[in-house]
Amino acid sequence: MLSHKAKYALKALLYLAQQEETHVSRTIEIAEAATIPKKFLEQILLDLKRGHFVGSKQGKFGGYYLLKPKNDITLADIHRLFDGAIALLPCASLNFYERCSDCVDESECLLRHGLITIREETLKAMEGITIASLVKK
Amino acid sequence: MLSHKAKYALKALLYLAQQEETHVSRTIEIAEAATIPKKFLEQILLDLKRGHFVGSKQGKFGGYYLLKPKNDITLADIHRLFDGAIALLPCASLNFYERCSDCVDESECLLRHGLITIREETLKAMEGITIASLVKK
DNA sequence: TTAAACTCTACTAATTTTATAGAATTAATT
DNA sequence: AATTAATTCTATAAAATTAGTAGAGTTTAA
Repeated sequence: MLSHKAKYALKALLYLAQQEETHVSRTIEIAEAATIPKKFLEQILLDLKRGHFVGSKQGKFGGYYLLKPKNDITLADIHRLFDGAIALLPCASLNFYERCSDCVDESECLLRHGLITIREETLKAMEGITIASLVKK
Repeated sequence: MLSHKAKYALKALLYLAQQEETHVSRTIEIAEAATIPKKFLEQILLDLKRGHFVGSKQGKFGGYYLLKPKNDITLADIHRLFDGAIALLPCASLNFYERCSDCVDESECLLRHGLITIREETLKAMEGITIASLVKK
C-alpha cells in the first residue's frame, strides 16, 4: 500500500497538473483543494522539489509548479521517492537492492526469482501510469 | 514490500512443499532449515493454519504439513493473509475496500482509476506465482 | 519595512512490526 | 500413570515507522 505521503504527493501533483502552465500554486491552496494537512504537505512538496518533480518560487506570491512534463512523472517515480522499492523484497529490487539478513545463499533462494518476475511486471504497469494519464482520466 | 512475516511464511511453505507428502515437519525443523526465529514462526504457522494453508498434528511427533495443493497457494494469498490488500490504496482494493479518509468524492478521484489498473495487473502477476511454481524454480 | 510565502530542524504521538516469554493443551511412548 | 515432545494461546516488550505538529529562519514583492 502507498503511504499517506505518497498519496498526498500524487494528489498534489495532480492538482498542479490541472493548473495553467504559468500559474504557481501556494501550499495552502493545494492543501485545501486536495484536503491534505498543510504542514505535512510542506514537507512533501520539499521532497518533490528535491526529486526535481516540482519547482518553487520563494517569497511573496511564491509557490510551486510542475518542473517535469506531466507524462514524465510516473507512479513508479513517486513510489520510489516516498515509499522506496517497488519489489516485494530488497533482494529483488533494482534501485534499492540489499541482501536479506536471513538469506544463506541468494543464488539458491527459491523466492527471489518469482519476486523478480513480479517486480518486472508491476514496474512496467506503474511506469505506464503518469500524471498525464491520470489527469486525462 | 513484504513484511518479514509474509516472507517467513513463504519460506516455511516452500520448505513444507519440498518434503515428502506423508512427512510432518516440526516447527524447530522448519525454523532451522529456513533461518526463521522459532517463536516467531510458531505464530506464523498458526496464522497459516487458520488460513487453511497448512494442517497440524498435535502432541509428540506432531508438526505441520501442507493442506492445499502446491499450485493452489499463490503469492497473492499469502500477501493478503499477512500484509493485507494488494492494491496501493484501500479504495482500489477488492478484498480490503475502504474509503480514503481524505476523499471528498470517490467518483471524482483521478487517482483511483489508475490504481485499480495497477491492482488488476499486479494481482494477475501475483496469482501466477504459486508455491509449486517457486519450487520448480 | 511589512506581508506572505517557502525552507529547515526538531520533536511527538500513535501505530505497526518483530519478536519473546511462559503457561496450557495434546498425544505418543514407556 | 508418568514422561516427553510437540502444538496452542495470551500477554508483553522493544524497535522502527508513520503521520503529523511546532516554530524559527529565509526569501521576495510591494
